[in-house]
Amino acid sequence: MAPPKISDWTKAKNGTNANKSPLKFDDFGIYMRHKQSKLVEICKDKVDNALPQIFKDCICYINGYTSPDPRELAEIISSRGGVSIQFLNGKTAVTHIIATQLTPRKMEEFRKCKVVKPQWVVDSAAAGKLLPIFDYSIIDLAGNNMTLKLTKPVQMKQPPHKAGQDSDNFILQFYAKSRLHHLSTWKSELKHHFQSHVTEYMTQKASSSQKDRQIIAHIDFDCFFASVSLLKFPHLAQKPVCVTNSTSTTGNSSADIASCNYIAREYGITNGMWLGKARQLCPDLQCLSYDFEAYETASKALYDYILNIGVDAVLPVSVDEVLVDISSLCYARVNGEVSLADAAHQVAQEMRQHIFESTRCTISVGIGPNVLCAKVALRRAKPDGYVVLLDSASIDQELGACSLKSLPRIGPSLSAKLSQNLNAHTLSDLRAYTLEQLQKCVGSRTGEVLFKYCRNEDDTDIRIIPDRKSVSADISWGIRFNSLQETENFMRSFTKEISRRLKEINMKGSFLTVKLLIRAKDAPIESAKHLGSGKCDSITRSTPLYMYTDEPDYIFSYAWKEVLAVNAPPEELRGIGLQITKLVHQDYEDKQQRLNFALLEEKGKNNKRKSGSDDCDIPSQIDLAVLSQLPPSLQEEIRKRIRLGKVVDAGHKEIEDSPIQVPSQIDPLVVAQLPHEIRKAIEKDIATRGEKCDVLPRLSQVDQEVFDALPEHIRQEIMNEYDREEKEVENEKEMAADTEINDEVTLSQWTILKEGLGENISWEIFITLPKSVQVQTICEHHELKKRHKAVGQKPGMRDTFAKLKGMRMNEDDFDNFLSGWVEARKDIGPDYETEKVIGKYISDLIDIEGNRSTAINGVKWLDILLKGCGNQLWHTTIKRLQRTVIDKTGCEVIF
DNA sequence: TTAGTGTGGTAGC
DNA sequence: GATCGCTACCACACTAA
Repeated sequence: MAPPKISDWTKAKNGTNANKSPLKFDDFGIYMRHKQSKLVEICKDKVDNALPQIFKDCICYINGYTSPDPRELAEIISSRGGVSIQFLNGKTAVTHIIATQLTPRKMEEFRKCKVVKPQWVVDSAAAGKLLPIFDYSIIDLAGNNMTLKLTKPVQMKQPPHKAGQDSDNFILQFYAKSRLHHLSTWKSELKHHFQSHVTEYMTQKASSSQKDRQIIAHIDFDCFFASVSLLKFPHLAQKPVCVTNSTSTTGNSSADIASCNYIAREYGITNGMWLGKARQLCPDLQCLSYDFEAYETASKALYDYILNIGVDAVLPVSVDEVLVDISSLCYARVNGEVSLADAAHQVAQEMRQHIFESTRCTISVGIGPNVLCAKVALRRAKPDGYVVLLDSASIDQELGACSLKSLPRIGPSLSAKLSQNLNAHTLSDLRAYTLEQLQKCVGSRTGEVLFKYCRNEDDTDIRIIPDRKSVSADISWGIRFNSLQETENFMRSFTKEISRRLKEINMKGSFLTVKLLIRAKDAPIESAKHLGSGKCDSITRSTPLYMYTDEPDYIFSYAWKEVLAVNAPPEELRGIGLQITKLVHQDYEDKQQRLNFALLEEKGKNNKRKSGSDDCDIPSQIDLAVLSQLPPSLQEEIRKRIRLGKVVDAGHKEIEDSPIQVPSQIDPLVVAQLPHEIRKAIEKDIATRGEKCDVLPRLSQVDQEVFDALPEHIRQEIMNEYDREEKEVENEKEMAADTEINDEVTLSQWTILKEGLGENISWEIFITLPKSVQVQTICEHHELKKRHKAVGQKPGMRDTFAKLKGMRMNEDDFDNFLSGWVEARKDIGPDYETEKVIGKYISDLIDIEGNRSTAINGVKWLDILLKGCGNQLWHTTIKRLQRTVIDKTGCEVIF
């Protein structure tokens, strides 16, 4: 970018000038623009052509107190062709900022500008040319500032105050400034980065890493954020300093302190403390902004170094903290004169020295035979030191004296429990207890860990970095919604965010957990922290997604359903979290693409699957692209069937342990609608697994009612597919399939059967019944179905109708009822009697049961069912029902 | 027992 | 002006069958 030219600037300003209008009393912005353009005019008047025009390309902003004073400086600048301004409006492109000193805040603000001392102006004028600014700069130019072009940093668009207003922007801004978000994502990224590295490394070094002679170093920057942020303000190094988001200079701020230097800590200030409280403890506290880029640079320096010295394993703990196996490094130095401890000392010193040289920040190092000891040693080493704990006597002593709170995995809750129940405060206190006693107090796993801690043992293996198991996003700041619509908007943006994160790491997930923070009954409406969550009740709900996905809309549909199901008033929401689990890599998913419901056709009914045998795994997903092209009703049908079929996660280890595989089948309609080539590919795929499988189902397996509901062109396509195949299958005992069981009951048949019987029989049980009983059951079902058809109702409709009147339905029942109603009367139109009952039911759901979601979803479902229906009566009915919901909920924009 | 689900705790600055 | 209270993972309690 070329530096701004004064001519451009004056042009722009003149443009503004041309629009000069009478000022309103309070229009400060316009006032400033007038004032500035006026200044330019004055500057032009002051040009002295007898003087060299050395400042002709300069726009200088004179900040605060200067010597010579601003007026005099302005005089020097303007007489030599430059422009000096005394106000910044955020849009002006200044080339130089003239200042004697800057507050930390301004320093940060002007980080990317040329900030020079007034003497530069004076000296340049005297020299008759612009002097290099190096000797006059008041910002450390050793960094990369010089490479950056100048202009005042563009003012960020102010983020919306709250999440409900402009969700996309809010989420973006929120995460850009959240330190905890950065910490977490850095950690994940580093882990991911080192995962591959470690694997590679470990195969090379397999022999050198015997656990019994392991030496672990725990390395950590001292007050990382504060140290790094301070690099740009060396004059503050001896003052109490903290890093915070807050821009307030006084008052009782509720901004968190991310990090503070050791001088500030002497006042009792700690990380996470609110700025207001910290100021009470130390009124002289200096605040610095976050500098995430600089943190990354320092972090990279640390990790680069670690990788280059030949360590045996690396486990990132955080952006500034790492566990390394330095066994080989140490043992290589041991000889007649150098003991193992000596070697460890040398390594620690070298590390500290090198990192300080490359980052100008200090690190501390703790060294021990395992992670526990290294951590304890590190705690002793801080700040700016190192401790080696390798002989058992000193380990015993150090560990014994350790407060429980300072040990890994023991936080406030656990230490309180140990203190209250066992009166234990240090590890030596804990040594008095048996394994059973500890387990009884804190649970079996934690009890075992503590028991080992007492004996200086720690199983943590830093060579193992497991695969990512979940991807989540949480926001519990700024969440203030005024309506369900705002909540929905936010959820849409939020699912986009989680989808983005999945895509970023090339993964898809098949299980969703939604977490809602709802203001606790006894919490005030407004939390003590500005826009914070305050005290909340947390509610989590989870649901399978029935396929591996990273699609925002698809995830949204399930997430939103869960949110509605919680039925919390939008105004009471204080936090929202989404988590996707059961992940697979996209690469894996690609191989398994397309077709997919768990089509694990079990050959022997009671055959347990051989543990660990993959050869009969058939992918359990369906391509979203295919699914999304189907009519909504069919999509829903498919999802319901998958739900019934209990999709088995083919990529997941659990499958190996699962004792019973739920038998299910490819949904015939879905298969039939797949493009020919894909179906062929699937057939081939299945064939290579040694299974006999007709991918195109027998026509008899196709649910005729669903088929009839399909649009004409899709039906035609399906029929073409059948034509293309051998036609004998088509005619093979169509009727027989209805009355007898040839092989096994398919899931499609089962779905209908179950619905017809209206009973709670599980597939697993049914399949174990003697064949004769199965046949009898199915025959009974068909009888039942015929009778119901005679009265023009779907099986189960009467019962459901009775339930509807008696308010005893769940959401699925209600949806099924609506489906049945539509199916029975799609062409002739709705009967008013039923509409009345439904209207009453909806009203009562909302009024009496407070269950908005079932009511809303029901009407939405009805709308979906009748998409494309030509009968106007139905649409009037939908409108009436929608109006009922709107009136009852008070939300105008639900539909 | 076992599996599934919801909740809570911990770590980093 | 405010303010950006995240994220991954583990362990445990509870429930249903």
